Amino acid sequence: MSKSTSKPITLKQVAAAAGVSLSTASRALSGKAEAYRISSTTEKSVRDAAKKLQFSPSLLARSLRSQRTKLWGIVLPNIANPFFAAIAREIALTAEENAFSVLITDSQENSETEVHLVEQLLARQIEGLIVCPVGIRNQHLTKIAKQKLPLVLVDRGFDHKDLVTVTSDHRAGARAATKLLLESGHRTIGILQGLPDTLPNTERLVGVREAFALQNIAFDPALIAGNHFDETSGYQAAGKLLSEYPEITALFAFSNQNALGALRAAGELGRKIPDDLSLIAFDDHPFAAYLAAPLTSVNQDVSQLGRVAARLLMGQIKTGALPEERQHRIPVQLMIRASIMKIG
Amino acid sequence: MSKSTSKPITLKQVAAAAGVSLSTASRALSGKAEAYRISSTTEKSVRDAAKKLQFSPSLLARSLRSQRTKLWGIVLPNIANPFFAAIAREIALTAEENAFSVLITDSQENSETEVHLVEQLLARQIEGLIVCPVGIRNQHLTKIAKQKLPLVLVDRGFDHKDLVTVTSDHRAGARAATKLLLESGHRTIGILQGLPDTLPNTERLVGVREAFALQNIAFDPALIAGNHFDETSGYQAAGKLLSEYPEITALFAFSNQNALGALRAAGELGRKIPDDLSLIAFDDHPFAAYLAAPLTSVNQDVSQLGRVAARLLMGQIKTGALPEERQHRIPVQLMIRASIMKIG
DNA sequence: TTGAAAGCGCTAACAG
DNA sequence: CTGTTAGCGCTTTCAA
Repeated sequence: MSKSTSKPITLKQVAAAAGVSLSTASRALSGKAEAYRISSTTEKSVRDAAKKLQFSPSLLARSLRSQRTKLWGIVLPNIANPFFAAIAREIALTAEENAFSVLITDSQENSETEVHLVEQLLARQIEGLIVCPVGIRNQHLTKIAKQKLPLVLVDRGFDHKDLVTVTSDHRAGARAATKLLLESGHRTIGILQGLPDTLPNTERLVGVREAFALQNIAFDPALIAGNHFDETSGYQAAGKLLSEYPEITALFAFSNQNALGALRAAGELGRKIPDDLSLIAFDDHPFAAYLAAPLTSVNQDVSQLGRVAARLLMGQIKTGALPEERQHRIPVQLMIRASIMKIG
Repeated sequence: MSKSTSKPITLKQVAAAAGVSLSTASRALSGKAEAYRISSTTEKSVRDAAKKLQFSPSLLARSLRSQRTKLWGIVLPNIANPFFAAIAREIALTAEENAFSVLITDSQENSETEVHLVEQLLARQIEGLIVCPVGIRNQHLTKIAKQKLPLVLVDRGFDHKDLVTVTSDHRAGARAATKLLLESGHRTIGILQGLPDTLPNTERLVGVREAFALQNIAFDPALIAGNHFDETSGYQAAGKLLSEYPEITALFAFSNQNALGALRAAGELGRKIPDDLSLIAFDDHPFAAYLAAPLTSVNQDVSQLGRVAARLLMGQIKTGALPEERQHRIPVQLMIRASIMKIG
């Protein structure tokens, strides 16, 4: 005698059980008893019936009727990347607090997929969208902003006056990191960059140049290598740079994955850190302190990134207007450990 | 002249534009033209109208009507934990391939929150649910299974004949790790356990005992400490064990977070790894190989965990029946590096 | 080959 | 204080 796929209880059944009309039942259960001056007897009987039948209203039907889905959409380049995962978490928690649910999708670092996912999410009538753009295309995003759908961009933004964006202060971070290297006496510094032409990468490059300029030291762009934020790119770029320019004394990796690759390449080339090579990386990591050479790094406040984004989205939904500030910069923090050696 | 929140185009408008009825429009666009023998002229005019108006059907309305939401729900104890994030990713990708969307939620390692989130998801008429249970309560899960809603448990399962579960082979992994320690001459081995009474923890403990029994060596349960899978627990447990039983020569951490804590505690107590203390951990990590003492570990195939779970869910949805096998065990892999020293 | 109409489950305007 | 009715946007009988 196994109970099979019993259809969920509907409001209609609750109303019938309580001996009232559909609308009364609806009102009693959605806290509008007061407003409609429903007798407390009636209200109670409806509530009791609902409890007895284990009624759970169909959010689907409610959404269709009210045109409010209480749904957010998120598009991330890679959910498994701890950086994006941390962002997703803060958003999910903020959503839960506000009785929203979150559709999380993975664009696999692919712009076309991103466009497709955004469409998919729109078809589900989401009330707000947060995307960490891959960074290649952006018309689909400006279009959404134009349609007044609350939208927040995180990490990789665009310079567009109607796009609300929250990113780390990449420029200041890179400037500080480079300054540290320069002050430690390094002059030939290899840059392991990430995905070119994305905002974080571009701004970090700017920061690097600024630091050089500030000290009146010439910067050689030939010392930039790499094309992604992943381990492979770091490995290849470090290998290339270290072979072609053995005079390099320090490496600045634009992500901890890049740093990992650099570590591997340096190991293979027999260069010990920090003795034979200094290393600094963007993105801190719990393990960074326990590495053979505890890694000095620029720490992004990832949780803050997510939290601010979620709040900006919630704000837009509540007020129906864009926030005053469009570009939000979250400060970064230099974590000085032992992977940099003073020279010269 | 800024375009304001223009309401989305409905099928009705498309039908009107194409000069056909609502039903014809619906049929033409949902690939049922053949079945209904709609003239290709009509079909084309509908498609053209839809394209011109940029029509995107409301999945909400479609879901309500068809009673199929194409929605999955996921509940994770902590989205930001790379382990769960990796699982989430595989599920999301599988979902995307099958035109499903995924509602991802975070229970914050809290059973009551988990119960609440599951209810919330059910109210959204999800077609399938994957949960990594906190592990304390389970009635809400057996109830769901009884209602025949496709459900898959990942990582922390329960021994229940109707619950489809996929976990790593914790027992074999712990057995192998312990065996390695024993064969390296260690006899006094401290166990840094995770959350007690969860399936992974319990099974790992069983594996440890089995390894001891196999070699006819007595195991002292007093050498077990810890109460969580996090860094703090590892730190405290390691500190306690190492102080109370200085004769300990090796530590087996039940998670990489626990291992991190152990690393910190060992450092503070002046015990170098591997010279003064051997260490092995459950859960591999990209950085593990680059630690001061490259960490030997038991590697779970997390992607596989997620992928198998997603497939099992998809299978249930398609067939409408539970899979033959209820308990799925994913093999683990021993990554031997340099954190264990041979002694005795 | 196409259209009219019912209805998924809910909310809200209108009517007592 | 409560009920009747319309309708959110779509799919799918039933009818022609």
